[in-house]
Order: sequence, then structure tokens, then C-alpha cells
Amino acid sequence: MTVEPIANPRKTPRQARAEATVEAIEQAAARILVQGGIEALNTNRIAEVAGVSVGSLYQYFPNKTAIMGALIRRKRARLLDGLRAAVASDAPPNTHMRRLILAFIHHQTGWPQLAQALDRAEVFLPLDEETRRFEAEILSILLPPVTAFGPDDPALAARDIMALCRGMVEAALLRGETDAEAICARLLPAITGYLKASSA
Amino acid sequence: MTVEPIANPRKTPRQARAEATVEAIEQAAARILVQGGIEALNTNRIAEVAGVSVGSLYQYFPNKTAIMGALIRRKRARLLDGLRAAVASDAPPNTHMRRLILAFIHHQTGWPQLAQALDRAEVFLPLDEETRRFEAEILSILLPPVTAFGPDDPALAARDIMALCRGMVEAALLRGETDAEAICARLLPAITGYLKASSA
DNA sequence: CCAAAATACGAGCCTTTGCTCACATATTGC
DNA sequence: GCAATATGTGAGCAAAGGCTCGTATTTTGG
Repeated sequence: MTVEPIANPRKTPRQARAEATVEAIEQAAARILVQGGIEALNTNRIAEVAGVSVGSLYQYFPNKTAIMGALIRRKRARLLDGLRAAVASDAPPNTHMRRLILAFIHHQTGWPQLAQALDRAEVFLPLDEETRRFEAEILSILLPPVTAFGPDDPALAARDIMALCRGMVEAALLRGETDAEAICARLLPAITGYLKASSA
Repeated sequence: MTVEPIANPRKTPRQARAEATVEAIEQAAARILVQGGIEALNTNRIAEVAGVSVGSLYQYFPNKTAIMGALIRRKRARLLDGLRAAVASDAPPNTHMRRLILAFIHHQTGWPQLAQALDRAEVFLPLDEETRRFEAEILSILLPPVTAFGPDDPALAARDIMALCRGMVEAALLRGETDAEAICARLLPAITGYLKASSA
């Protein structure tokens, strides 16, 4: 797996069937990732599962990495949408925090194995610049509600809370828990405890 | 990468130089994992970096997976030692918690990238039975101090705390933080918050 | 209709990589 | 010293997998 610049579509689909092909490829990649992890993901198999030929695959993706890249971009976009929606309305910071956490849980719940497989895959990809923008975006969403609690270092607090949530949620979902409210109910006191202590 | 039964040394070294060879192989694998991740780990390269021949490598490890297995076993043993030491002496549960967290942080700090690479690698390995025993062991260490705080479901609390710590510590170390005390100081209130809320 | 553009195909090239095997060297016990 | 045993070597096999390229088919615009 060569680590190259980045990975944008080689050719953008202009006809409807081309878009269907691209869609099929991404779906196939997702299915394979879920079932067999990164080690099971290879371009021949993707093409086979998608019901297209390798040639078609390489008409829209310059390399294997680009396919994972596309999946990751989708996942990120979905998460950002969820988080933005959570803080869209007017509400006290407490409520916003709660909604943010629930949004995060639901995001991972949708397809927990895919989410995890992608999380793990991200490390391999050189999406540096894009990743930085993505994380900045997340931070900018978390910052207002977190700041409302008055921690000394809001940015650090936001990052810590994000990491802490990710850890607990991933573990809970992998264990087979399905009740988002229950997970949220355990997470919130931890976050509150953190925030109370971090304001001088 | 074939997912096979398990992975014990094919031949146990009887002479000193043989042990040195095994050691060199494991060290090399660790170095490669740190520098290039799992994708860079292949048996030819391991042998090259270790300064031995592939043949020698396969005299002591039945397959590539077994090498990662050995590294993971080491890491786990080190973590268990650290945790056991943390709760060895008589002390109030508060102190024990603090020491446990510091032990965990130091464990990951030793070689954070290796720790992470191995964490990710674990998913690929079929160490199921061993993994279960390992997790049970960890739980048995955490349970006494956690129970002292009187949560409704001590086992769940212990698991949650573990996951939450892992998340925050990993993120902090990856960000480049080095002050274990500082990380611990932010983690403790979160844990306390969690525990306070989870006791009826 | 028809030519040009877009899309689809898949055999197969070429590299990577896990691993073996026939053989060489070192160590040990007697 | 001399087997017997343990250890070390590395060319190279076989399989897997990333990716190309010449060709076939479909769609589109006029």
C-alpha cells in the first residue's frame, strides 16, 4: 500500500449508471470492512462484491486508499451533521451536551463495526490536512457548550471530553449495549465531574 | 494473513544465542510497528532489521501472527504487573484509584506508539480465550477499589472507567502530552463524577 | 442514425510477502 | 575429537493483490 498524496476520484461520473457504479463500490467496500476488517479489503474483492470489474473501479478511484478515503469522508460528514443538529436550537448548555453525546452515540451505533473499522483505517491514511480541518470543525462545535461550563482551558476540555466519550461509547457498543440513553446517563456525570473540577 | 489457531513458539530456544535471536526478532518487530504500523510489518523486513535470516525467524515463530502475539503477551504482562503493584499496599480506595490510573498512563507512555499499534493489532488476532482471561484478570484488580465507592454495578463501573481512561490517555499521549500527573488530575474528577452518580 | 464520448470489462503483468527447504555452521556431551 | 543436536542461512516458491490496458458496450448530442 503506497502512501501517496491523496486520493480523489480519477474521473467524476457524468452518467447515472456511473454514479451507481461508484455507489456500489463504496457499499461493497463498507460491507467487506465490516465483515472481515481491513485485512479482507482488496480491490479485486471489492469489485466482485460490487458486481463490477476492477477496471471500472479504477476508473473512479486512483487506488485502494482512495476508496477508504471516500468512506471516511462520508462518515465524517455524517458525524458533523449530527453534531451540528444537536446544537442547532436554543437550549441550556446542559441540554446541548446531552444532545451532543446522544448524537455521537447514535453515529457510532448506526453501523458500529464499520465505524470502528474506519477509525482504525484512518491511521493508515495520509489525510493529514483534511483530518486537521475535520478536528477543528468538531472543536468549533463543542467549544460553545463546553465553554459555558467555565473550564480553565476550554479547548483542552473539549478534546478530553471527546476522547473520553469515544472510549466509553466504543467499548459499550462492542460489548453489545444498545441503549443509547443508558450509556449517555453514565457518561454525563463523568463529564460533569470533569468540568466542575477544571474550573478554578 | 491467515487466521489460525494460535501461535506458540515452534521450537523453544535452548542456547543463549537462540534466546538472543528471539529477542532480536521481537525488538525488530516492535521497532517496525512503531515506525510504520501494521502495514509495514512483514517477516522479511523483521528478519532484516533483526539481523537474522527469515529461516531463523521461522524456527521460533510458526507465522507472522505469532510474533505479534508475543509482543501483545509481553505488553499485557507488563500492564498487569503495573496494576497489581498499584494496589499492593494498604491504602484508601482513593489512593488506589490514583495509583491505578498513573500505572496505566505510565504503561502507555513507555512506548505510546507501540502500545497503540498493538492495541489495533489485537483485533486481528484470534487470541479470544487468552484475551478473555486477560480482561478478567484486569477486572479482578479493578473491582476491589471500585466496589469501595459503592456503585450499583461494580463490574460495569470498572469496565466503563477502564474504557474512559483508555480513551483520554491515548488521545493525550498522541497529542504529545508527557505529564502523567496532569493527565491523571483531569481524569480523576471524571471518574469520581461517574462513581458518585452510579451509586443509588 | 451515427460518431464521439462515457462507461464497462477482465485477462494478466508485476510486485509484495508469507513461508519452506536443502544446506552450512556452531555447540554440547561424551 | 566426534557425533548428535541446536542454530543459522537465504534463494526462491507459490499465492495474493494492486493496478493497467486493449477492447467491447452503452449513452449522448446533433
